[in-house]
Amino acid sequence: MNTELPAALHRQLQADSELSLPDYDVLVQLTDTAEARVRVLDLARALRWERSRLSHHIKRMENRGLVRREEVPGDGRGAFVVLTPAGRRTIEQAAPAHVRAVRRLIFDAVGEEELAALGAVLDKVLARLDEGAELPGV
Amino acid sequence: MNTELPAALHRQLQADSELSLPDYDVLVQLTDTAEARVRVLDLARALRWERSRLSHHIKRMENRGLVRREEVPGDGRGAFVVLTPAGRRTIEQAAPAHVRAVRRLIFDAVGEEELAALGAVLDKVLARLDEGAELPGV
DNA sequence: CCTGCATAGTTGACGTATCACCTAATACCT
DNA sequence: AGGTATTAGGTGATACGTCAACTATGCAGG
Repeated sequence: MNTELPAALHRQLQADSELSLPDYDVLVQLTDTAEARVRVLDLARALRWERSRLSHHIKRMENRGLVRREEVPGDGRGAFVVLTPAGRRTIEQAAPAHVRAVRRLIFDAVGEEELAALGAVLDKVLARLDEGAELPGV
Repeated sequence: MNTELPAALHRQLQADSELSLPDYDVLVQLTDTAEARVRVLDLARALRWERSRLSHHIKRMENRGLVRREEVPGDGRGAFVVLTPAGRRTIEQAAPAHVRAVRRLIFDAVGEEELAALGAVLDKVLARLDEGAELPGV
C-alpha cells in the first residue's frame, strides 16, 4: 500500500494538473503560511525531507515557474521559497480533485474508529524509527 | 511512515550488505521458488512491479552479478531470471539482520491485535485502489 | 582582528521509478 | 499460408531521492 496509494494519487494529480505528488506537498506548505514565503530549512522540516532533496526539487519547480527563491534580509546564507502567482493558480486548480481522490481512496473506505487505530499503529512505528535512528547495529 | 520505514530498512541493508531494499525483494522472490528461476512476468506480478521497472532493475542486478537472464526453451520471447551463486550468498548473508530490523521496527512495536487491525485497514484501501484502477475521473 | 567551527543551502554523481514507445515472437483467424 | 492482433520483454528520456562533498556566511573565543 505504501507504494500503490501514492502512485494512484500521483497519477490522478498528473492527469488533472501538471503537478506531481511532491510538487503538491510543497505547494500546500507554501499556501499554509501567511506570506506564502518559507525558509528552506523550515520547509524541509515541515515536509520531513532532506535539505538536499528539497533543494533539488525547488530548482525543478523554479524552472517551471511555480515558486521562486528570494534572499533573506538578515542572513546572507538563507533563502526563502516563495509561491508565485502561477504556482498559486496551479494548486488552487488542482486541489479539489486531489482532495476528492484522497477521500475516495481512504476516508470512504476506512471508517473513523479504524482510522484512529491506524493512527495509533503508525505513531508507534514512527516512535520506534525515531528512537532507533542509529539503526545499523540492529 | 510510508517513506521513513522503507528508508530506515534501506539504510540498514546498505550498511550490512551491498543490497538495496528492491534488490532484497527481488532476491527473496527468487529464493522462494524451487529452481531459483522465474519468468520475468511472474516476477513482476509477485513483486507488484511494472515490467519496465523490473527490466531496468534486473539489468542493474545483472551487472553486479546477482542474477542473470536465461532463455526460455518453449517461448522465444520470454526470459527467465536466475539467481547466481553470488546472489544466493549475498541474500543469505543479508537476510538475518534485515529480518531482525523488521521485527524490531514493526513487530516489537505493534502487538498482535493491532497488527490485525492494521491489516484490515490496508486491505480495504487496497481493494479501493483495485476497484478504482481507472482513477483519473475521481 | 582572526582562527576555527557551526549553519544554510547547493551541487554532482548515481541509483531508482515511470512513461511512452519499440522489437520480436506467438496466436488467431480466414 | 498470410495478415493481424496479442504477448513478452526491453529501451531512452526524464523525474525523483540519497549521499558525500562543497561554498559561503555567521559567530564565538582568544
